[in-house]
Amino acid sequence: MISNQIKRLIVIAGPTAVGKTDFAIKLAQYLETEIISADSRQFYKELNIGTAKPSPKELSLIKHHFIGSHSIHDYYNVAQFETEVLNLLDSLFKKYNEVIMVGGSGLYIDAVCNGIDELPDVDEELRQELNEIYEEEGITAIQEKLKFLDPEFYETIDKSNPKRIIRALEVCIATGQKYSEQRSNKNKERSFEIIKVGLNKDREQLYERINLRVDQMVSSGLVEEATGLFESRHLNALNTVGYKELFDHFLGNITLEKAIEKIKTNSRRYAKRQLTWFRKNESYKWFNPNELEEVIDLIKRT
RNA sequence: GGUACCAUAGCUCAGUUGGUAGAGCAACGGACUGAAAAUCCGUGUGUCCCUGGUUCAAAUCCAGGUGGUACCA
Repeated sequence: MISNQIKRLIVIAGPTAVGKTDFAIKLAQYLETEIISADSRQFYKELNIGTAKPSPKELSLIKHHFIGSHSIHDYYNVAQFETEVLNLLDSLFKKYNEVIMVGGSGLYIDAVCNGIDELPDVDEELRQELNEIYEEEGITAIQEKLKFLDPEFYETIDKSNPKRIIRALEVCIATGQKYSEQRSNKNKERSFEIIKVGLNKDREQLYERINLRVDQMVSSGLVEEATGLFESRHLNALNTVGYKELFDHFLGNITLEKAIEKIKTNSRRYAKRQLTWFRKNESYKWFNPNELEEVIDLIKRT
């Protein structure tokens, strides 16, 4: 009976600190289902306070996936996430008609919803080589390389963004083909339907919540957590708001007070970037986090 | 109560011999397919405290008021 029904993925997205975790748990309780986290920092088992992971109590209420599922020492990327989530959904949809995916990492959500092109993973050595060229010879050096290897892509790319340029170069060099020719610009077919819910609040209220939450993180021991991770600060997983500012303080560059202030500022900016990402996607229906009933209505009607 | 100094963007402040204003931070808008809490691009948002005066023209000079700070009583 259950297996004949249409399967649906309910995506809950929105800026940091808007109240996604709590909302998703309530919705999961109503739908009697499980939650997949789409948060590129909550994957890491070593990061807890600074990533605002659901609490042990919250985790005991509803089964969560991709919370603390990986280590900061392991390489991880969006494509792996897409594969792992699709596999997981296969099994979850055998038990449930609806599954919830909640998170703030737009790229990761899109990879699950629309798919991502099959391109080679990063070759660490090649990336390092290109980074060295960038650091030693400047952005012009890598711009010129890309202009030569993939002029079409070079024309459309953000030319002052070194990470974009280096990624495109990696693909061109690793495959011997142009990056632009390997991108399909097509969404992959999914065997399930997707309902996208965006959560947002008044900007002023959101910022108050962000500021308050940072203070709470500090009282819960964020500084101590960061101290324990100081030796790992070079890892990509720790290029993260809440940690990098404290590392800067440990290095003696800024006061603790200043570091905390910067965590707040950087969190606000992160929230803004998240909103930019989600807003341009017209398939999101927007709600205030206190509108659980309205979202349930939407799910029933759709 | 008296004297001095100050009042310009959300904040801290610049502003020349009078020609309706600009820096840092904050903020705002955007881009983004294997680093994405990353990375990158763009944008001054103003009753120059108020009222009156001088002047072709006032943030700027003058008078008064209001608010603040310091010192003296």
